[in-house]
Amino acid sequence: MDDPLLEALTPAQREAVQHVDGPLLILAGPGSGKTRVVTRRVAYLLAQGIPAPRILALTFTNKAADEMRGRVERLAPGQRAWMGTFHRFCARLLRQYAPLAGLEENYTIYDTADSLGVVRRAIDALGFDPNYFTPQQVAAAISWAKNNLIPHDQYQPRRGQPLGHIVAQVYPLYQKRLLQSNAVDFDDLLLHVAMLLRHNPELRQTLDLRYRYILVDEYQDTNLAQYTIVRAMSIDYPNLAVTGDPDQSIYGWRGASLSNILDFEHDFPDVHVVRLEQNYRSTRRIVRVAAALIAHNVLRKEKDLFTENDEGPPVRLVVHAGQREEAEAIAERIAAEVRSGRRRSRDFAIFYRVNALSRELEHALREQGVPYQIVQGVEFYQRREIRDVLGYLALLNNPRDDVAFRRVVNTPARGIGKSTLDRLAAHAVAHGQTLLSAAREAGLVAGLPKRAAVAVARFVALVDRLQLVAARPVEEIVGHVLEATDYRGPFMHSQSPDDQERLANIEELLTAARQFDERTPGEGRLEEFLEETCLVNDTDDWEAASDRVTLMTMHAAKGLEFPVVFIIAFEQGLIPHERSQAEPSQVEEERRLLFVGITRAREELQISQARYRDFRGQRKMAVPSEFLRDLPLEELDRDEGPSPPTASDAPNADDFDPRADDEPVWTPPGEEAESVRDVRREGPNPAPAGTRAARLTTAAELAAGRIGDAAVAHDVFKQGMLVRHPEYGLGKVVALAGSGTRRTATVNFVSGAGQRKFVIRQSQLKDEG
DNA sequence: ATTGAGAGTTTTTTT
DNA sequence: AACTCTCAAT
Repeated sequence: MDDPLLEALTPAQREAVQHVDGPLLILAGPGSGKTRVVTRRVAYLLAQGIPAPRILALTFTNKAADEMRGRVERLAPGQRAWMGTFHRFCARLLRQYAPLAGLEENYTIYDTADSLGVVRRAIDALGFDPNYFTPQQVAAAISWAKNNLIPHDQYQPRRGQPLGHIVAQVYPLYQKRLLQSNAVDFDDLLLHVAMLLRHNPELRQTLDLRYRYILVDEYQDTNLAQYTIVRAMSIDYPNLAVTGDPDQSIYGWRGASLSNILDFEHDFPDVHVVRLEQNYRSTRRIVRVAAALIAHNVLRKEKDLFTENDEGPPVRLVVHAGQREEAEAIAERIAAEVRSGRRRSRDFAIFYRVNALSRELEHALREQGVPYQIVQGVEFYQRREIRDVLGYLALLNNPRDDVAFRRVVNTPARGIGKSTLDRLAAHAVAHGQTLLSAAREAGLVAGLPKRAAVAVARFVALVDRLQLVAARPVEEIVGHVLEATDYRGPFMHSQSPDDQERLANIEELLTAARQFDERTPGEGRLEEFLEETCLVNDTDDWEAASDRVTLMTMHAAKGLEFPVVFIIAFEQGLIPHERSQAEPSQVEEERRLLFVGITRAREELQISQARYRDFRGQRKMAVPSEFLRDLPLEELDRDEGPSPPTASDAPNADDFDPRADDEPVWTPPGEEAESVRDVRREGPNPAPAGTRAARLTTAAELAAGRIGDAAVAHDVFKQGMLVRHPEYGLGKVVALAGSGTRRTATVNFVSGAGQRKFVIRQSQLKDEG
C-alpha cells in the first residue's frame, strides 16, 4: 500500500493511524509525532468513508484545534469534522439543548472576572465578611466543585473546614443568580453538559450516535467533568481515541486528574494501546536533560524517552546579575544570530513561569529591534474599553444579563451611581426580576429620586433603541453602540497615549467584528460572536507564520516547538512556584511543566537565572530553582556570569543592588561547584543604530496591519468619521457592515435628512476631513 | 454623582 | 509596580 497517509510513519505510528474501531490510547512522549499521527488518523477515518460529521476532535486550546484543523484540511480538503475545545463544544451543545439546563439559547458566558463579581455580591448578600475568605477563594472552591460534578444542591462542606461552610451557602445563591441572568460560567459549560448527558438517556444516545468517532487530545489534562462527557458519548460506540502523556500533565490546578489517563485501560478493557516514545524533535542532549529531570518524579509511570537525532550543543545554564541583564543578554543574542543570518526571529521562543516576567524581555527586545509576539499577555478582551463595548453587546444579546447591565448602565457616566444601582438591585431581588426589567419600572422603585429615575429611563430607552439593530452584522452593532453612547468622544481629542491606545483597541474590536461577519455571514450571530470573544483568547491569534520571537508561559507552550528555546527565571519560588511548594504532588506538576518547556526545544536550549529579581516593586534576592539538582550536570554548559558589574561596565549601574554581591549562588544543594565548566559568555554585540527599526506589537499596529491588508478603495470609511453627500450634506458614519462591493455605511446627517444607509461603492459619499 | 487622593491588594498557570 | 477600592471634596 502506498497510501500517502501512511507514508513516512514508523510501525507504531502507522498502527495508531490505521486504528478505526474500538478504544485507542496513544501514549505519546514529547516530539514523538503525535500531532502528525492524530491528524493523519482523522484523514484516514475520512478516507475510510466515515462521514465528517460523525467525527469529533476535542482539544484544550483553540490553538491546538486550529493546528489540527489546518493539517487535516491539507490531508483531506473540504471535509469538515468538528474540531475544537471542550468548552466550545459544550457551549454549542448547550445552546442547542439550553432549556434542558434551565437556560435560554442566548445565554451569556461569564468569564472569570464576571463570575468573580457574582460571587462577591453573593458573599455580600449573605452577609459574610469578604476579609475572612476572599471571593477568589470561594470562587475557586465553587470551580473545584463544578469540575468534580458536584452541583450546588449537593455540595457538602467537610467537617472542620470553615471555607466549606461559606461555600455551601454561597454556591447555591451564586448558581441561582447565574441562572436568573441566563448565564453560565466556564465550568458550567462542562457541568451542564455532563449533567445533561447523565440525566437524559435519549440525548446521550443521540450524541453517542452522532459522534461515533471521538478523539481527545491531551487526555492527561481532562478533569472529571470532561471525562464524564466523553465517556457518556462512547458507550454504544466506544470508538474513543485519546492521546496523552502523563509527564505533560500540567493542569492539575484546574481539576485535571491524572487518573483519567492512568485508568483508561481499566475503563476500556479492550483498549488498544500504542506507545510513541521516540523523540524526533530534539537533540540528544536536550532529550537527556528532559529525561533526567522527569525521572525525579515519584508519582510516575516509567517511560522511555529517546532519540536518534544528533547530539547537538550542550544545554546552557546561565546566571545573570539581574533580570534586566538576563533580558538584555537574550535579546542581544537573538539580535546577533538574526543579524548574522544564522537564524530568523521566528526560530526563537522565550518561556517563563508567570506572565509578569514578559515585561523586561519586551523592553530588551524592543531595544534590540527584534520583532516579537507575546502570546497571551494582557488579554485584549480583558481591557476596560473592550469589556465596556462588549458589555453592551452582551446586554443586547441577553437582556437578563445582570453583570452586563451593571457594567454598562453608567458607562459612560450618565448619573446612575451606586445608590441608584443598589435601589434597582433591591427592587429586582424583591420582585424576582432582572436589573433591566427593574430599570423599566424605575418609577416604581422605592426611594429612587426623580432625577435618577429619569436617568434610568433614558438608559432603558437607549438599550431599546440599540435593540432594533441587534440582529444586524456585529460590526454594525458595535458601530451603533459606539455612536449611541458616544463612547469614544472623551478619548477623541485627547493626546494621552493611554487614550490613543483605547481608540486603537476599539478600532481593533471593530476589525475583529468585521472579520467575524465575513467569516460567519447571516443575521443574528451576536451570541456566536460573544461566545468567541470569551472562549477564544490571544493565544489563538498566535501566528506561527510571522517572523517574530515568541514569548509565552510554559503552559501556553505546550504542543509547540521551536529551534531555540530560552527558559528564564529558573528560580525558586517561580519554578516551582511558591504556591506549589507545600504539596509534593504540586512540585511534581511544576517539574512536569519545566519538562514541557524543555522539550519544546529542537536544537538549542538555554535556561537562565538572575541573582536578584524585582517583584511587586520589591527587589528580592533570587535562589536557584531546586530543579537544578535534577538536571544532569554533564550535559550542561554553565555560565555563572560576570562578577557584579561596576559603574564602568554597567550602563544601568544605578539599578544595581549592592546586596547582590558575588557569592556563589549557582551551587545546588549537595553539589560541588568545581565541576562547573567555565564558559565565557558572548559579549554584547550591538548593531549600528538605525539598521533595524524597532517594532512594537501593539493593538494599534495590529489594527493598522489588518486594515491595511484589506485596504480597497471603498474601504476608506471608518466608524465615526465625517462624510459629505452631494444631496444630504454633512454627516457622520454611524456604522459600517458588509464587505467588498457590498460594504454599507449608515450615515447620520446634520441636515434634517436623518439616518440613511448606503452601499458605499454606489454612493457619492466623500471623506470630509 | 463624579473626581481624585490615598490605601490596600494582587495572578501562577487557562477555558 | 500596577491595579482596584474607599473615602472625602467638589
